[in-house]
Amino acid sequence: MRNELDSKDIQILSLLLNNARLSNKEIAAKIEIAQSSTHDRIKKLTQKGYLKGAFAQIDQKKLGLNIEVILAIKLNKQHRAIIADFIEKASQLPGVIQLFHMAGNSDFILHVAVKDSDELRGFILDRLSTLDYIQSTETTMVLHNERVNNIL
Amino acid sequence: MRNELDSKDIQILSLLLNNARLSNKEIAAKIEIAQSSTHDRIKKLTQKGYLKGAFAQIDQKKLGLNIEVILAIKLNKQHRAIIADFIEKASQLPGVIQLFHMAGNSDFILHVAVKDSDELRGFILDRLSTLDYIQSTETTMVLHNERVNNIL
DNA sequence: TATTTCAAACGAATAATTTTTGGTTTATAC
DNA sequence: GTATAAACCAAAAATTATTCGTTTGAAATA
Repeated sequence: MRNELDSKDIQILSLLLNNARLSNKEIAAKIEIAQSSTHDRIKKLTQKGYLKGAFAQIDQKKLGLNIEVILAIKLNKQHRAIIADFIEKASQLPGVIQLFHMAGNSDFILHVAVKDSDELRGFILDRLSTLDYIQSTETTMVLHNERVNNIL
Repeated sequence: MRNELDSKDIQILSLLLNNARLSNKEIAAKIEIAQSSTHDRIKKLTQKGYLKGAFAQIDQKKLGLNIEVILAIKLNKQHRAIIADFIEKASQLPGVIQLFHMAGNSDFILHVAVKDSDELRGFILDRLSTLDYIQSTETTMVLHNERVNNIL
C-alpha cells in the first residue's frame, strides 16, 4: 500500500480544505483522474485519518451574533485535572467557537461570539469567572476574522 | 417570503456547522421534515447567505505540521491602506490558518501551523518582519486546539 | 530481459442521492 | 371568507456515489 501522500492526494486535501462540499465528480474533474479513483483516494484519506471532518461556515452577524471576541484566560493552577476540567466546561459554554490551550502567558484562548454586550458580560462574569480556578481573563474585540487555510 | 429563521433552520445550520458533509437525506431524517423541504430550506439558507461555505478539517500532524502557534502582531501604523495590505499579504503566507484583525493591544492575531522551528523562524523573520510596518510580534505555542462551534 | 507482483487507475453497472415538478395544505393579510 | 404566498409531500427525472471486475504501470525478482 502507498504510504506517503502524492501530489494528487495533496490536491484533494487542498480542495476539500477550502470547499468541503465539493462532489467526488468535481474533484475528479479538477485533478484529472477517474471518479472511481478519486473516490478510492478520498476513502483512504478518510480511513487513514487525514480527513477528519468538515465544518460549515455560517454568517454570524446574520444570526445576531454581533460581537466576536478573543478571551485570554489565566488559571491559578495548571494541574492536569484542572486543565481537563476547563476544556470540558469551556467546550460547553454557549458562544465558544474555538478553544486553544496555550503554552505561554495565557493558559487558554477562547474565540467567542455573542449577541451583545450583556451576553458578553454574562459569559465572562456568570460562566467563566465562576470557575474557581480562573485567575484572570482579558477580552479583546475581533474586528474581522478570516479563515485562510493556507497550509497545503 | 419568510424572513426570520425558525427552529428547523437553526437545526439545519447547527447540524451543518458540525458536519458539513451531511446529506440532505440525513438532515431531513434528523429534523423530521421532508427531504424536499430540507432541500428548499438549505437552498434558501445558502441563497440568503446564512451558509457561506464549508471547510474540511485535516490532520495537521499527519501532514508534518508539528508546530502550531498564535502570533500577536503590532503594526506601527493603523492606516486603512496598511491594514488592507497586511491582510492581503498575511493571507498568502504559507502556514496561516486563520487571521484576526483585533481592536486592542495587538493589531492582528495569526493562527499558524509549520513543520518545525526552522520554518517558524523563517515565517517570522523572512516573511513577517520584512514587512516594514510591523512593530513587533509575539509568538505563543498552541498545545491543543479544539473547534467547538457552540454558537447555535 | 522477462516475469511476477501489487497498488492504483479505469470503466461500466448499480445504488443512492439530489433536484425538480406539481398538486395539496397551511398560514397570513386583507 | 377569500386571496395569496409559502410550506409541504410524494413521485419522477437527473445527477452523483459506490461497487467491482479488468487493465495499466511501476518496482522487484529471477
